[in-house]
Amino acid sequence: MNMRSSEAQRIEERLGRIRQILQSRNYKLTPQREATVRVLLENEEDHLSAEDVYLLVKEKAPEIGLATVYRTLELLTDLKIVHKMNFGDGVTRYDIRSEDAEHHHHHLVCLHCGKVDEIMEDLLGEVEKRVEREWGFTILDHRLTFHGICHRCRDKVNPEDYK
Amino acid sequence: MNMRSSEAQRIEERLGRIRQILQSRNYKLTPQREATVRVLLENEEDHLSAEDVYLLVKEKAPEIGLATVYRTLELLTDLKIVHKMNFGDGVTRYDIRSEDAEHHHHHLVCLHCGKVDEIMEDLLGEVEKRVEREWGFTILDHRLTFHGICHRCRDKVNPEDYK
DNA sequence: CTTCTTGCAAAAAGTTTGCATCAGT
DNA sequence: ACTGATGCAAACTTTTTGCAAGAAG
Repeated sequence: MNMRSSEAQRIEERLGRIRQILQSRNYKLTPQREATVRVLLENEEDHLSAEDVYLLVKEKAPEIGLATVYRTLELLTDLKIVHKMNFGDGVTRYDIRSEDAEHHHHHLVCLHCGKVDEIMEDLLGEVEKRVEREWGFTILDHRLTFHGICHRCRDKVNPEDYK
Repeated sequence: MNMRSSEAQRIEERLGRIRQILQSRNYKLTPQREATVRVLLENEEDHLSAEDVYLLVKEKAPEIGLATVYRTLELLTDLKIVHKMNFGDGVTRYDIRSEDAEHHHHHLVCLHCGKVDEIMEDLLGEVEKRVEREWGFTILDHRLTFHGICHRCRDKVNPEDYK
């Protein structure tokens, strides 16, 4: 994998900060946990299932068990380091959170190729204000996913077939 | 349950139209399927899991099997009569679709009491236009869920505890 | 030592499938 | 009789848990 050094460096920095979060809560960044976090950082763009993470971690640390991956992902979720999400296939997917707490993101799920793209911009500012005001609901988080046909598949398929 | 006759009548009407959809595709509205659809119509406001549906159907038709409920829900999903959705707990939930195809709805999941409220208004018109234009994505469906504290629980809890 | 963490295997939870049987043409 | 639909049980998938053993202060 061709990774620019600035990219590798960025990963080390984030790993360091994550180590600190764990330590400040009296958790250790064990080799298994470190390998898991590295996989998540190296695949920030993707939305990996627990099984995906397990297989990738196994390449670096073959002795790890699936249960440990689950336990680690749960721990990281509790610490708000990763996001747990569902796209409607029966699998839970995990995503390392951006460090910028306000940096919401949304998903574009292509029904043809299955790829999931992200929108890193927050599109919901106005909508949230309305919901808080008109429904009396205090918003702590949101999930916005569009299902449709991505720009890559646009010319290949007829959207009607996916309705 | 105190149900106004207009409500009961509305259910019969919708059931009739659903029967027609099934028949036009050569499926039968068997007693089991009818009981399942009735449960969904009578609980339109809720978001029932397969198990929930099963237990409710059992009250009317005790001989039904869980597998039949799953098969019926899958059939209804294929026919776009129900919506299949996930809120992040490990359970798939089902929701009968409004007959008005344009009638989108969104969800408000309360992290304190667990209740899921619906917003029947479409809040995403403008947002969708932007996504189609700026990301070249053809939108066929969307899922918008807010997680937070509902108006009923607002005074009972501190939202910070759920961050 | 004491506490946290791990791997393994077993269990649990949710869903799907195979198959013999049943119901409605 | 033929076809589709059902009930039951078994299989399968994903996730969680119990527990004895291991690592780290």
